[in-house]
Amino acid sequence: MRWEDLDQQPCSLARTLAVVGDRWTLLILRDCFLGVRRFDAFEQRLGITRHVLTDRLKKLVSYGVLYKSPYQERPRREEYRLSEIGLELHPVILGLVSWGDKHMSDERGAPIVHIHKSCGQPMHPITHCSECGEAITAKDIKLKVAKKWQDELNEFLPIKKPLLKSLL
Amino acid sequence: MRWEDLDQQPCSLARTLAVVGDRWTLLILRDCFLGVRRFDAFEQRLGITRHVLTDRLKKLVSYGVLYKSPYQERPRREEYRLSEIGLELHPVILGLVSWGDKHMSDERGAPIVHIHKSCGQPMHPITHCSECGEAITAKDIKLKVAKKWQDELNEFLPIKKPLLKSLL
DNA sequence: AAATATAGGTTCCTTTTTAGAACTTGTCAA
DNA sequence: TTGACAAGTTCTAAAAAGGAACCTATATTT
Repeated sequence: MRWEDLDQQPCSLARTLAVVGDRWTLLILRDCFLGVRRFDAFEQRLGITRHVLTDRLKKLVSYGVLYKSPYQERPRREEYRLSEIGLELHPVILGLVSWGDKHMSDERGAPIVHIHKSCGQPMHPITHCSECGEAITAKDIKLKVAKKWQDELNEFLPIKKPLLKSLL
Repeated sequence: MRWEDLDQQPCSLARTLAVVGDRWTLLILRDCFLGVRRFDAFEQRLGITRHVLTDRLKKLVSYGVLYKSPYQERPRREEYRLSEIGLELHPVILGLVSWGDKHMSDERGAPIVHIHKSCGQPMHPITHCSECGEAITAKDIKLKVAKKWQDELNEFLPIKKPLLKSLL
């Protein structure tokens, strides 16, 4: 499978990875959520090569995750900002950070604390069901192939019966 | 910044990316959550080269995300299964899938539907605050640098005052 | 007994990506 | 006139990934 084919796969995860599926892209997005907006700021903070930074920013803009906003004319300068679509990646970033806080940090714990403005507490994210509001884990979910996708999925990514049952 | 340095960065996101920060690793984990366990099954479903698959499985085992479990002696064969730590990546996978369902799919919608076993409904994940239980978005969170990390963060990844305020 | 199949790799060589440094462009300030 | 700044582009070298063939231990088929 090639990079270019990823966003055509019959799988939403693969298609999302076509946009954010490399480490630089996710680190760029982390910085976006920290308020970083300018080419040279990304470059200095990340230690990324200009070549790759240009490429990733272009890709993020082309998928509508970031948009360019002029902050100066003559010479024209533009900064990169999170769109609404980009802001919706926040749960993903938060999930990755939270996992790292728990499983990858040393005795000092989380480097950055997330404060929930409305309750004022340091929080970590909990995933809930959109329908009943209950908190969920992997074991509370079963999967079903959507009818409209059945043929395509069976051809390219067949999924056996037991599905998530086999995790338990 | 090198791959090898990532898991030493003063940032939980960077450290998590040291484990899952490339597209193949996340696709392997997707298949794990679908119940795939064996080397050749991963290979066939993903179209990944054996070389890379070997490398990624080794890395996931070394970080404790997967563990090897013998399913046959003579010849000894082992399968790869999600550990408790690996299962805790479910919110991340679910977040990526949900974003793709919403922003990357065609008119047919989501290829795979997630059913919440206890309420029986097709669901998508909502991120809630662990402390007060309210649903949150990017704009409901502000960030604070943990005291113990202040010096290290200021040296390597200085964070300006406005933080998330600037997203709004 | 010999040939073939299977699972899970490893080796070798080629192509693609990334790193690292230097160069470019338009404008302003000293 | 020279230098600085932001946001790139271009060049070469190094690292990673792709692709195909080979390896090992055992079981099955001919």
